[in-house]
Amino acid sequence: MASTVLPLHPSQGSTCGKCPRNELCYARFLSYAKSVEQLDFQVSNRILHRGDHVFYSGQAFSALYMVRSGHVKTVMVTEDGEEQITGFSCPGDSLGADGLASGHYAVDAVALGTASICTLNFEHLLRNTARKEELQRLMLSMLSETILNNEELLLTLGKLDAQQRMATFLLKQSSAQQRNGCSPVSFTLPMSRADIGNHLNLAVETVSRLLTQFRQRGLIKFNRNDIEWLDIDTLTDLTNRREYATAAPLVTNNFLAHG
Amino acid sequence: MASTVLPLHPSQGSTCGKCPRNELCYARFLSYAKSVEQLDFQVSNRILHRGDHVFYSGQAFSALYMVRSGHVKTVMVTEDGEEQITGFSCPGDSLGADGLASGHYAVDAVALGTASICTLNFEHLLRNTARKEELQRLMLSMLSETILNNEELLLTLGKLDAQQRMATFLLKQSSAQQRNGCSPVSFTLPMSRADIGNHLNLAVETVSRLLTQFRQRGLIKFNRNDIEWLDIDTLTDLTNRREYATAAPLVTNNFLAHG
DNA sequence: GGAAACGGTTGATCCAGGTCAACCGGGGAG
DNA sequence: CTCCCCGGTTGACCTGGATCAACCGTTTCC
Repeated sequence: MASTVLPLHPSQGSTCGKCPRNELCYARFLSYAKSVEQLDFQVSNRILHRGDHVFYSGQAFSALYMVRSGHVKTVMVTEDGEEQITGFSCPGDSLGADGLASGHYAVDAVALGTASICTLNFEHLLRNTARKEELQRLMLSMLSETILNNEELLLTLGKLDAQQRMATFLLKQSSAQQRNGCSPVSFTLPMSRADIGNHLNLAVETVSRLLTQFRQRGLIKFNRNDIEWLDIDTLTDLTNRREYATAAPLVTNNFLAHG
Repeated sequence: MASTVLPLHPSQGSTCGKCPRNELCYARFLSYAKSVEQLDFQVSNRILHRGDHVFYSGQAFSALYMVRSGHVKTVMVTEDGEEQITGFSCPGDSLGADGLASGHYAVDAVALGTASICTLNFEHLLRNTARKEELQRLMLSMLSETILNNEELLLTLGKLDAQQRMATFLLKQSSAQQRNGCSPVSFTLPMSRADIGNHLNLAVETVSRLLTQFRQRGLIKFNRNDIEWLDIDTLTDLTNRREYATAAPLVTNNFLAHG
């Protein structure tokens, strides 16, 4: 569990103003502030590697976290040790809000690979006097986004079948990449098939079959976890519940018949 | 859509100090404030009836809401009109936080029966100067609770089978009743079988069968939606993943054989 | 009062996706 | 270099719960 604290200048605020990723981190919140500088507050940063924990389930709440680079999964665990991945976080996403009310984090947050994580000490945030209202709105907005994400996931898991979930997932990864300034049709999936399956409530085998199916249909190209191309339009069609099965050549069944 | 605004005394804060349910509303947040009076702020109240909306999906965000009495369901809708109930709210629960980040509510909030709903104007909340920090913590805590609830629901839906979900749901309703000062073993389910099924990702028929099964096993007594008795201990056992099928007489299959 | 609509229950059947099993290829350790 | 392990893929089979269908009691509305 490697941890590095970047040099800070407490009296001058944090290093956020100079962070090369600050637009990613704050882009969605800038409507609440005139400039990034107004949001400066004490922040420390550390580098994690694959499997390292940002925080543990049950650990005392002390800070909110932002992903500066890399990817993180949040995992909730049942009494008997069964794991459920409640979300994947990418640069600009916040972590840890679920621990605020109870005083203890409710999930494990685990790095999927090398990741840079910013720690926002919660008491510092609350006591920050400059631009207090902007900060307040920022925090509320961060939590609100988390709520929205979870509700959308509930909708996805509740109303979509395996194929639709997989298409939805790929598109979500794609737009996350795009938001971070990368290509939306060429990127690397940071998580394993098992993680995807766990997150989408599907067996690993189903995930694998669907990816293969999508490839055979020409909707994606990939090698291992490297997505090389992705037919966003058709995948978007797939995420909508069918019924109009005539309109698009979905060929739900026996699509392999004349492969 | 009946709506009543209770008399307010803006200059003196709201009516919360005199609200007979304020303990329910704030009990979980009192660690953040010395007394309920410190949390007073402008609040209006209205009475809704079965099917009335607290707010609509897509409607511009302007306020957070608290359930003073009655019950509310939050429903997210897919593009093609499919509905997913993301949660049920009872007295003391907050509503509307998912609209804060985007500026538009993401779900429909619909009264399950007659309900009294308090409206907390968001800009008023932010501009409230007395006890600003307590209010800030209160709001963050409210949002954090919502996040936690959704994550627990994701775990329930992702890792538990139909029977376990149903047991979990009944216990959750039971403890919600208890929290509101009512009997945890004798209460009325405010929602239909269809709503329960939608919420738990189960067919109505499955919900009905499981309730009947529980009754036949002597775990609950009910008539229509009136729960008259509920074996909390055994139901709690049921919520845990089995495997130790020998320890408890779960009799998962053919339990009807010698009924 | 009758009928129609609605919520709930129960039985019979079906299927999407889980489970089990075999296999494959790459990468790390010795 | 070889071996082993792990993540991924593919095939065959199985099952939990959905779907379809019939029916019943209540409520609501002519």
